[in-house]
Formats: sequence, structure tokens, C-alpha cells
Amino acid sequence: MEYNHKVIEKGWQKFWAENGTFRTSESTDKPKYYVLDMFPYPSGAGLHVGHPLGYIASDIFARFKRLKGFNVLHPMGYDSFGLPAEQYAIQTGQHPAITTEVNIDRYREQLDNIGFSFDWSREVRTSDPAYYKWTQWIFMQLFHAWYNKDADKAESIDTLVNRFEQTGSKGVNAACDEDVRIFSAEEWAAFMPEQQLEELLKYRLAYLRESTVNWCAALGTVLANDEVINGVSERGGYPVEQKKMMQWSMRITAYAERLLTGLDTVDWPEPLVEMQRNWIGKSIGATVCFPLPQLETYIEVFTTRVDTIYGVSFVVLAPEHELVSALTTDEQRAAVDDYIATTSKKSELDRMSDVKAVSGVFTGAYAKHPLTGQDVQIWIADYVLAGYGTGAVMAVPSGDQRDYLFAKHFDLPIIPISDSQDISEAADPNKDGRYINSEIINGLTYEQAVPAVIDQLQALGLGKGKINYRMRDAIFGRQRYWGEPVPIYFKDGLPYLIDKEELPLLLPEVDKYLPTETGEPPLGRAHDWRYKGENMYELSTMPGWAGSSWYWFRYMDPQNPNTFASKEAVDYWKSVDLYIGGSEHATGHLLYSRFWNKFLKDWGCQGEEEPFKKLINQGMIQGRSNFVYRIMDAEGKGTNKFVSYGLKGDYQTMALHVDVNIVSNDVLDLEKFKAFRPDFADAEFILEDGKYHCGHEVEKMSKSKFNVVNPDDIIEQYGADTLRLYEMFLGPLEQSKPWNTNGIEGVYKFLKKLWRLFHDAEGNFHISNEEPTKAEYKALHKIIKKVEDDIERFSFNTSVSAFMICVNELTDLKCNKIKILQDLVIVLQPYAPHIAEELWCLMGQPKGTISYASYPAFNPEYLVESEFAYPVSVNGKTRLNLPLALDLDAKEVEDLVLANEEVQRYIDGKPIRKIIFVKGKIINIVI
RNA sequence: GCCUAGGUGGUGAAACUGGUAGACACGCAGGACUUAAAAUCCUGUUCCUGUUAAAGGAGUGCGGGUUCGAUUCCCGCCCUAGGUACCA
Repeated sequence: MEYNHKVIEKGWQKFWAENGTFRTSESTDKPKYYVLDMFPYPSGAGLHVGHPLGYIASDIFARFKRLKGFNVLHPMGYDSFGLPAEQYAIQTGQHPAITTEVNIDRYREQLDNIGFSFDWSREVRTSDPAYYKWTQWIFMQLFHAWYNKDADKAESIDTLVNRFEQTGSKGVNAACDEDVRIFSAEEWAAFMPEQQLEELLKYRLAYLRESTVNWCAALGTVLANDEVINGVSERGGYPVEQKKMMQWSMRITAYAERLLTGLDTVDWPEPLVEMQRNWIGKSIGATVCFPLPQLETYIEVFTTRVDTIYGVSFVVLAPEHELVSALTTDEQRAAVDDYIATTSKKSELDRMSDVKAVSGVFTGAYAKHPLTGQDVQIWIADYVLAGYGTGAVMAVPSGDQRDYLFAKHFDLPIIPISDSQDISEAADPNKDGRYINSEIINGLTYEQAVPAVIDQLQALGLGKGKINYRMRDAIFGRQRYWGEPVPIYFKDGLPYLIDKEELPLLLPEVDKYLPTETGEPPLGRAHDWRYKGENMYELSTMPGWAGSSWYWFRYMDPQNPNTFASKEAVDYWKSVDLYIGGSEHATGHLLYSRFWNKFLKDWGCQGEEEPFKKLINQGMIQGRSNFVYRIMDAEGKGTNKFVSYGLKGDYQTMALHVDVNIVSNDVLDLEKFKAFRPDFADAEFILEDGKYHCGHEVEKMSKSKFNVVNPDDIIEQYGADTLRLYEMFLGPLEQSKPWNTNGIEGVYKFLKKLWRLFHDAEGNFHISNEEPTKAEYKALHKIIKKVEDDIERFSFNTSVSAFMICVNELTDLKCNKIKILQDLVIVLQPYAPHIAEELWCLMGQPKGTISYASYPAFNPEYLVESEFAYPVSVNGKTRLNLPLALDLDAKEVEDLVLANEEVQRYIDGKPIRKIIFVKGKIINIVI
């Protein structure tokens, strides 16, 4: 029989499914290994050839680990709540659950075609009530928690109430809202119950608060910071504005420091770690107070350069700063109001686009410099952001470029503060010199000055050291339908948790998936949707990231009705050993997941500080569009003549996208092209060497560019094993690359060659029991070693090449020895499981047992005898590279070196460091 | 601007701790088998000089440096991709 991928692959996929080959259980002595893929959102477009890249890599790894004797958890599921299904529902009226179901079925079919070793009995779907019950449960725990900074962990809100009852708010060190009240135990007891609840809300990890949010009118919902890219929504690219709204939020900032330090303990790609560090944005500095005697208050600023405090020549507030209105003088009021009105009208985008323009206005008021006591002007300007630090800055024009430009523009003083500064053209922030014009720190260095200033400010009660984070709390509500309902009801305007027994709180049916006439979210349309028939439920739903922030736990125990995952399962599987997915989730999913994981640790639900030990980012596969060149006539109109790429310079042409599926190696299939569109039916061509060559360009994969390649088409033509090998062969896993099928023939040929090793010219299966030769063992052990090394360092592409070399060598040796081929097939199994299973079976092994086989042991003896060198140690230090074939001990090496005249000339009395041999000849001696 | 990754033939790429640069594959050229095609196999293929060959020279973005030796390490610059941005 010839190699027939269609028969082989379908058969084995059926066998795996029917026999539950990849079911995982916890009852085994084997060590555990958890390999996870980022689960997909099942979109209507189905999988394209780029999606499986990471899944193939993780599948290879999972299969390899199984061969290495690990109990491997390798699950798959769907992140099935999301905007596209809902947008589709708005347009068509079809329930998102139906759309989602259809899409999932399609995904499943496509995934099955590739032959993954997923344990489908553990599948999860975030939109399944049995799943989101636990998403809601986790929300309830977060609502019921506060963050105790002294213990550096989340605790039950009951412990906080307890402390309020015992000692009031004194001594409570919590991550909480800014506006918490200060009260004694007696005052707490005297609060009305509603007042107490209102106060507690300021401490909860899931809390409701009026805050500035990113409002996207087109989507009708608020968005988290990571869902806003360059001032427009990540989904759809709609404009986003700032708006004050009552919103559910997650107090992720409580975990800022742990999220930061945890990054040092994980094995993640450096760019990703860096992205998270920047997103958290820790800066170490100080707060400084500028007194306002007339108002009996002060302006608090945050600075990372307290040492420059004597260079302050004015103070700038954000236009939204709360003190602006109080301190503006009557003469300036009109100008200030005007400025505030203009800036508030600017959208996020406008504000970013004129970053360079200097604008601002004087309030007319003055603050006292905390150290010199001099009056400094107070300005407002939109370069100061209300949302960062204290919304106010001390301006040091000599040390900060923005302050410098502002000072130049409005003719404000610029005070040099260091003897090494050059401020003739621009601000100079260097820290190298000694301070001048700086009273108590004159003549000091930067290192000496910082503590001196902070000590002085602290003594005056006008400042202290402070650490600031750029990261904001995450907005948790979405005014949308297709998401988890928030398990909250309202009574007298205050939020209460629903009873645990009421979980899951099911998503109610609605007549339309649009906001109500009064502007309520779609859930406002649900009939009689009230808690215990009385109280209004929360009408927002949870954001897309809610369900994905803990799903790896559910895979451990997916059907458990009593808990999100049993203690035994969580203790056994612990955390994800290898996680593969795209880097686009750096500041979203991966950060939120770490946050919930840490919370669940604090809550005693699991014991791991970090959820994903090792992480690999697979690159994106872009589309590679092909073009044909239509010749234009004298009037600039398109003719039906097309010229090959290399000759298009001779004509006036227009480039047209052509379906990449009718192009092979950039050569157009003329017949298929004529059938591509009716008006091309009688197209004429100007060819090069009898062929029509297409132009090409790398673009995003999209239907309109005719560059989408569906994995099913590749599998139909070449088979899943070829697809798997080829996607790996394409280049390093982490690298983004355009899809092309230029080399796929080579991979397909390799599989056919392998098949032929077992089959004679007539196509009959043929295998020999003879003892292999040394050369045959060498070929085998080379590949055993190579694949093992490659998989451990995720260099899958080089393995594919190594397989080809191995099969070429065995073909040259005419090797059909069972002792060689059985081991080779096991080594190949992770990459090309179908053909491996088939050959394994043909060689007389019981059907399907290759999945439980052991990876063959590598024996280095078979690799020795090469003409090449390896290092030898002589006299402790000297390293020599010598031909292994010589088989010498250290003394003999030394003698050999000393006997060699050429070497002697070089040694010249000095000890030899290294001798370089190439092809058995000394080419160099290192002294 | 800042941070991070990268730049090697016609193409995808390899070279794991500095040691024969371009493995492997595609493409291309030539050949074998065939009436022919497909399939398969063989040979060649970094560039330049050289009629073929022998042989020589150059060569891993550019310019320097360290080293006996640099794709690999160091310094400066250019380009590409991703992230981020009045963050005080």
C-alpha cells in the first residue's frame, strides 16, 4: 500500500476517541505534568492555519512528556462568552448561545482533524452555567474579601468588621479607596447598618464605586484599560471616552507588588515579563505637600525626584483636580473654566495626538514651597493626568523636559540646581553633579541628597517616601448581555451577595440584545428578574476576562458540582507547568489570571503563588497575499490581459488580489484562475518561461485579501501529520511569519520516504529482524538525542530537519530493521502521531500502544568515532581539541602535542591553552 | 522618545557554552527512468574572478573593538517587528 494519509488519519482519530486514549486520571505513581493552551474564543470564521501553531507545539510537548513517563494533563476548552456572538445576535436576533454552540462544533471538528491528544472529557466552556457558577462563586469570595497589607494577603471581610468593632479604623492597614473614614469602635457601632456596608464597600476586593471609566458608546459598554488600544476599543476600533460611572471594579492594585515580584520567579519570555513590569509601572519616589494657607489645606504632589525640590518654580494641577475651583482667583476664573471646558471635550485620541502642544492656564493662586516658604504659582494643564499619582506635580523646569517647555512657553523661571547641568537648550535630568541653589543639600551628591530632603520634609510633616504604581484597578462590569451575570442584588441602593444556594445565577432570556429605552444594559429587559422575586439584580455582566482568569483549575476537576475544583485535584495538579499562547494577552488575561490565582491562594483554595510556571509565546502566522497584474489600456481601463510579475515593468498594470489557494510557489494555476471569477473566464496571459508568476505581500489573514488558508484544505491534500510537521518546520515557534506552502512538499516527501522504508517496490510491508549495523544505530541514536534536546528547548523546527536527515541516512543504508524502526517511530510519534501509530501497528505491536510506550534511551557510544574533536583536560587547565578517533588519554595527548614540531614552535615555553584541530590537522594552538 | 526582540543565499531557515557559516527544505539548472506525464532517484546550486576545471578572493545590516579565531562577546550607528507613552 502507498502512504495514504486519509485512511490512516481518520482511522486513528476514531480509535483515540473511542478508546479514550488521552484520558488522564490522578490515580497514578507517575509524576504530573500540566500542559495548557490558551483556550480559543470560538469565532464564526473557524480556525485558520495560524491558530493551531501553538496547539501543535503543546501537543508535541505533551506527547513527548507522556513517552517520558509523566502523567500529563492536556485539556482544551472554549472561552465562549464574548462580543462577536452578541453583535451577531443584535443583527440577527439569534441567541448567542446558539451561535456559540454552532461555532464550537465547527472548532471541535477542525481540531479533531489535526490529531491532538487532548483529554476531551475535561472540556470546559465559560458560558456553561455549570462553569460560570464557579466564576460567580469566585466573584462572591472577592466581594467578601479585603486586603490586609500588614499580613500582605487577602482576608475575609469578617476580620475587618471584627477590628472595626474592637478598635475602630485605627491601625487598619488596607488596600482600599482613598476616601475611607476614620472612626473609633464606638463610632462604628453607632453607624447605621447601611453606613457600615457603604464603608465596607471601600475595602472589598470586588467593589462598586463611582470612577472614571473608558466608555465606548458604539459598543454600549465600559472597557478595561487593556481593552483600549491607542484610544480606541480593541474590538472593533471604536472611539472611547472618559466618563464617570458607578462601576464594579477589581482591586488588582492591592496585589501590585506581589504581581511584580512574582515575575522574578516564573520562566517567561523576557519581552512579556517586561510588558507586565511596565504595565504595573512601579515608581519609587515621595509625596510632597505644598501648603495653601488661605484655604488651610495643601496640594499633594508625587515626584520621583525629591532631590530637585529647590528647582520648583511652579505647581501644576490636572484640570480635573478637586482643589482647582476652590483656589482659582476671580480674575482668572473665566480663563480657567474655559480651559477646563476645552480639555474635557477632547477625546482620548485628540489628547494623544497633540501631545507636543503646550497648553495651560494660571489659576491666580500661590502655594508655599514646603522648604523655602516662597510663593509658587499654581497652574492647571492637561499634561498632568488626574488618574496618576495625586493629579498634581511640582514643576522643575531645569530637570524635566515637559516642565521646561511649559516654563519657556509661559515665561516662568527656570532654576538650575546642579553644577553639572546644561539647560541652555533643554532640561537636563542628570544626577551626576553637586547641588546648587539648594539650601540644605548644596554640595551634596544625588545619593546623599534624597534622604536629606525626605528627612527634612518628614520632620516638617510635609512629605514622605512613597511608592506609586501606574496600574489601575480593573473595571469589572460590562453593559452587555453575553457574559456571566454578577451574583448581586440591590436593596436601598446597596449591593448584597445573593445566597450561595442560588448559584448559578442564570442568564435570563431577553427579547432583544440591546440596551433598554432608559439606557439600562440588556439584562434590564428580562422579565421579573428579581432576587427572591423582590430585589433588582445587578444588570451588568462580567467582562470577557472573568471566565478565563481561573479556567486552568476547572480542567483539574471539570465536573465537580460542589466546588470549583476538589482539594485533591488541586493539590495533585498544582499549577500549569507549560503554558503556550500569544503575547497579546500580556497585560490582560495573564495579569488577571495571576491576580485571581494569588487571591485563591490567600483564600486557602490552592497553594501556588503563580499559576503558569513556564510560558511560551507562539508567533503569529500572517497571511501571504498573492497578486496578478492586469494590464491597463491607454484610457487607464482594465483589460482582460494579465502579465507575469517579472515582466510587469513593461506595461501599465493594476495589482489584484488573487486567491492564494490557486497559486503554488507563486505560480498561478491558469485554469483555476479562469474559474476564479466569471469575468476571468477568457483571460489572456503574458507568461515568463511558460509560467505566470504572481507578486506577493505579507498582510493580516483576512477573507477580503483572499489569503486565508484553512487547515482542512491542507489536511485534505497532505494530511494532518504533514500539517503538524510543516507548521513546526516553518521556523522558530516564537517568531511571527507569513504562511506559505512553498516547502510543504518537502515535508510530505519525508513522510512518504519514511513509509517506503517499511515497504518494498510493490508496496508490500517488509521488515527485517536482523541485528542493525553500527551505522544504523548511529543514525537512530543521533535522532533520539536530537529530538530530546530540541523538545526540551522548544526548537521544534530543527527536529523536523533532523528527522529528514535520519530517514535519508536510513534510506541510503537500505535499513528496514525492526530494532531501528520501532524506536524511530516512537521518537517521531509526538510530531506525526498518525503515521507513527500505523507503522507501530504494522510492525506487530498491539494497536494503539505507542501512546504508552517509553521514549528510547540514548546511548552515546554509538555517536563516538567521529573525526571531530571534543575538549580534554590536561594539567588541570589546558584544553585540547583532539580527534576522538585517536582515543588517547591525557598523558598521550600531552606527548603528542609536545612531539609535534609545529606545536613546539608556537609553545615557546608558554603553557598551551587550547589546540584546534580541523579535519585531523592542527589549525591553531592557544597559548 | 523609551523598553524588548530581531537583521545570515533567490526563499523558509540551521549553527545549543566563541571553533570548517549556510545543515535541512523549497525553488532553480542539468541528468536517469518513461512513448509522454505524474511519481521517484541522481548531480549541481552564497557571491565574485576563472572558458569548463584547478585555484583564489569576498562574505552573517553598517563602522569599530576584544580574541589565534566572532553570526556568537563589547562599543557606536542604521533598519524591521512588537509593546508603551505628557506616568511627574
